[in-house]
Amino acid sequence: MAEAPLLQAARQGSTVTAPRGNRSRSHVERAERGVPEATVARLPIYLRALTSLAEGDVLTASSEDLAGAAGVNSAKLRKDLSYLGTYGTRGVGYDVNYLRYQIARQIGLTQDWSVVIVGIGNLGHALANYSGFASRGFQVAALIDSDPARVGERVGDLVISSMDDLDEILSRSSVAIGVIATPAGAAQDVCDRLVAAGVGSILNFAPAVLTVPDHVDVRKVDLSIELQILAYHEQRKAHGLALLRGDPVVRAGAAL
Amino acid sequence: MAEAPLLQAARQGSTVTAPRGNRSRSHVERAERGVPEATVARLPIYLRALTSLAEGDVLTASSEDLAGAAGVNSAKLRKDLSYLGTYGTRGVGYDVNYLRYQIARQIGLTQDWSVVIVGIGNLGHALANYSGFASRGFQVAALIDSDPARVGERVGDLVISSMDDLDEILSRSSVAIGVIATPAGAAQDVCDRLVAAGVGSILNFAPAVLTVPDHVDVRKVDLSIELQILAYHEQRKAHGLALLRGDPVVRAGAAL
DNA sequence: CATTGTGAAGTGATTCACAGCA
DNA sequence: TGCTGTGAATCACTTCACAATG
Repeated sequence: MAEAPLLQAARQGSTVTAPRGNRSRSHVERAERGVPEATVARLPIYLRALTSLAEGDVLTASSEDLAGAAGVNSAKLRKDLSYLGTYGTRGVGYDVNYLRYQIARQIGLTQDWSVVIVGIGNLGHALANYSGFASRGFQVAALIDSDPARVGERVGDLVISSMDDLDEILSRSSVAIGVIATPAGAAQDVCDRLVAAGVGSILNFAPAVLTVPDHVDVRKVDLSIELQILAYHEQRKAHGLALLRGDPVVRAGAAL
Repeated sequence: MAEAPLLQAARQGSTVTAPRGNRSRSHVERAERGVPEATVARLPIYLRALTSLAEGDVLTASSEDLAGAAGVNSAKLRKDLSYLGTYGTRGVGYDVNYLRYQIARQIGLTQDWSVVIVGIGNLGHALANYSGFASRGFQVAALIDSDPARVGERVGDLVISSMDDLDEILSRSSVAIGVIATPAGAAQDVCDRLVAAGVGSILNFAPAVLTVPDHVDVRKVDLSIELQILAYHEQRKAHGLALLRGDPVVRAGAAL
């Protein structure tokens, strides 16, 4: 998708200010202990905003510009960036390509990550075909499904493997991230197998609570939860209106 | 599937303590202003935990039990529930079905919600076929795609409609929630149209920042961001190990 | 002199720890 | 007695506001 070259462009430093050598040590130290979790979760958004600015040939952006593109306020953006180091120039702003590279490096996108997807149903298929994977350095190393009828089926460039091959696959290429797209009932078992095979990070699409050892990270994506959160707020909006109108329907639920 | 009946089971109160009449007013009032957002986001998890307990014919659960099933600690669970009202019994715990109904009511799941999905690519297909939609009272009212070649195609019980039919569809059945599963470039435009047609809540799967009026809620689900967050932590784990081993690779990135 | 980087203040969420109650 | 409900303490995140500075 005509993505501006990430590493190359930034690696050779670009036109505007790069930080002076004597600062770089302290950057690393600051970054090494404790970027707040909330900040980490926003770095990919900043990265995307920077990428889209770079594609529009913007060379420099103020915190205000960047914050606008990322949908946050500028104070938050500056504070977030300050945890990574001092990459801006007072009175000027941030060099887009330079900052882009710095953030990509911090996130770990200057290396490739192998991903295994387990559970190739509707969602698994969609994930396997998702182009956003590859474009950010996430390679799908294998697709796995427990249904023997599905094993051997081609999806894109890959062939679906059996659950039994999991260990072999994971030992061949070192896979750090597992994606679980199975039904809820299978999720914990799949998770345990992934962890046993050395996977350290799991992205869980199954509507299930996963239990993992401390050293394993889990993030979940749960459509049904998101809809329910929206429903909650939507209901409140309706309540408010109903109250203003004196609409008796408001009490219907509470009557019980 | 085989989901325990949500409304019926709980509506007729169940064996254990229901709150006395004089309390119910204050519950409603407490709930009406200000359940913390973090709590709202966990209610669906508690609901799921309660549902699975109910399916196992568990009638009563302590905050400890429930918290375990939901993957949180018990103090947090109790505090969360306290924002909804006093639904427990000291020395005993919570009546599973009763609490389940109360949470479902608060979330707004005692009514049905119509959902429109826009963008029927890989992901849109998967969403359209997702059974978790219907099982929680979310009905897919329409599927919409801008590609004329796709309009008319059947997906499950539904036929894909054109973008032009959006207003008509939304005026026919009142749709409160729109799901955007288009490419990033189309997302803001689709979002604007949904908002103009009166949709008050949007679930955005496109990797784009959406701008909406204040009265509209947006939640986003972004696979690529989740992977990047995992990569960040994974990288740090590797760093830590490398540092312990004195492995020079750690500096490779920072050298620039 | 526009804009960053950041202490300090403010806000919100989590955890503690125990009084209150069935 | 056992477990809830909740103030008070703590921790995490956000926002303010301005001194530092290229």
